Amino acid sequence: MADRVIPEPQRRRRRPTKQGVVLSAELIVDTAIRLIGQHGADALTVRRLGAALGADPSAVYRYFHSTDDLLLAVADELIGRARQGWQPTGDWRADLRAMGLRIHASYQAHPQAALLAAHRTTGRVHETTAVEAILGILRTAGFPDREAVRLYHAFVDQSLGFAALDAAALALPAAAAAADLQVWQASYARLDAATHPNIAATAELLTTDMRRSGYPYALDLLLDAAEARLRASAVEAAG
Amino acid sequence: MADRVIPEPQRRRRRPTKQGVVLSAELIVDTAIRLIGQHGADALTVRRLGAALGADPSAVYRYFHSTDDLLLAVADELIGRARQGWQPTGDWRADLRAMGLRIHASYQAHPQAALLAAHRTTGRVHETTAVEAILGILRTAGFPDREAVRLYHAFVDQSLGFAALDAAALALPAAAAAADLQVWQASYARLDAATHPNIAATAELLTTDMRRSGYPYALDLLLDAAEARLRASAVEAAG
DNA sequence: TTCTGTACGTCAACCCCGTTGACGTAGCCT
DNA sequence: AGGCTACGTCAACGGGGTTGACGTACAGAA
Repeated sequence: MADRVIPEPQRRRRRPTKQGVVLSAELIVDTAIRLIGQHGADALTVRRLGAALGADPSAVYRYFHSTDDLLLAVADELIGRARQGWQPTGDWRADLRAMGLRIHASYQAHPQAALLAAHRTTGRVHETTAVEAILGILRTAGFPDREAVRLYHAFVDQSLGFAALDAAALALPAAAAAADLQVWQASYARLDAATHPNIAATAELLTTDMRRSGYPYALDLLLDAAEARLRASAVEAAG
Repeated sequence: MADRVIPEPQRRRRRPTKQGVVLSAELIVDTAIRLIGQHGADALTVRRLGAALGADPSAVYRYFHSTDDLLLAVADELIGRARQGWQPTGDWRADLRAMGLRIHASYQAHPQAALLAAHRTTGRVHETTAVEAILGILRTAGFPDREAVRLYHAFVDQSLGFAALDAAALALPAAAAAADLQVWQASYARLDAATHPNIAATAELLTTDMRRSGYPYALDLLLDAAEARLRASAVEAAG
């Protein structure tokens, strides 16, 4: 079959559905995010999306090639929301840190969507803009291109990896989440000091620490290491 | 319906299938892992599993409550395989690095299962053993308890986060995976230098670097930062 | 203003999936 | 030898993504 999809900017005819809704790619993405947020990740099916939109399910295929295509659009939208209102300060470390925390926070706001979207490369507007910004921060800071690219890669994947992991915890059904917490308090806190001395010695610290996200600390470690490498390469260049 | 599943140790009757195969939970798990490994992530469906076993698909439900139940069994089996043969050297940094790479590698070998397993806290033998080992490495190295716990948390979540992220990429349907690669080569490589100068300047480095996992580099950064903090706290303690 | 081409919403159908109730046979225990 | 039942099989259900065909109502041309 020929391509059903017409690029958004070229659309001219806006024909309402039987139920009077005027569709658009934007409306479909927003509805998808809302659907996932309200009824969980499993709720995102083309048929349900159609029902939520007030349109025939197959109408979605006039705007997206497949559900995967739609997912990419959702992912890109989340990146875009993370960048809303962000301004660089010129301090590379502060800027990078702020951007990482923003990305993480944006995904935490939509855990179910994050689970599906965090690991995709979209190649769309919001993503490329973010990539350009991060690379700009690193190169302006003085990282050589090779190092800047490696750092960019580590920074982005670490942010998304933690985002997905933390999102998964948030997206768990209440019962399962309680069970997870229970594991730390019941199982780990009661391990025998003879067989598990290190866990026993740190049990209290562990149970409190595991309740929070490890991302901010991990991010600081990454920035620490990056700063050390930047200083080293500066010394080398000077000497 | 009453429970179809009878716990493995209580099984007595072993009735061969039409095709002469004698089923067992173990055989089903092994076949599932083989199926994933040989034919990709999509290959693991109950119907295909039945075909691969030489049995009716529904026979699987005599051994597992659901596909999720089966996948947990698969995940458990993988953890068991992954921990085989590891020995600490006494060099904390080398040990931590080796363990991280091992965890990552074992998940990459079975991406589909990794996706489901990476974010669950099981509290079972293999998991507690690993936690104990990592904490032991850090505390023996000289990290104070509070720092050791934070580092443990960051280390584990970084490993699992990258593992899940990289596994997700491998677990993608072939078409989606190809699309992801395409994005870097087609989309990013052709961005205008005027609007995206930093991407344009590093396009070649980017496309080659994004093909690999960012984990080893990110892990080294984390270890760098940890080592620096350890040295700082030693100096402080001495002075 | 009328005409015309076609964009796009709709419908129906296809094949895949996981899962389950019913059934009968073959294997174990007495 | 006989009976009980575990368990492999079958058929069916509901739901999924996707697509070919169709017609209508909209946009742009005259």
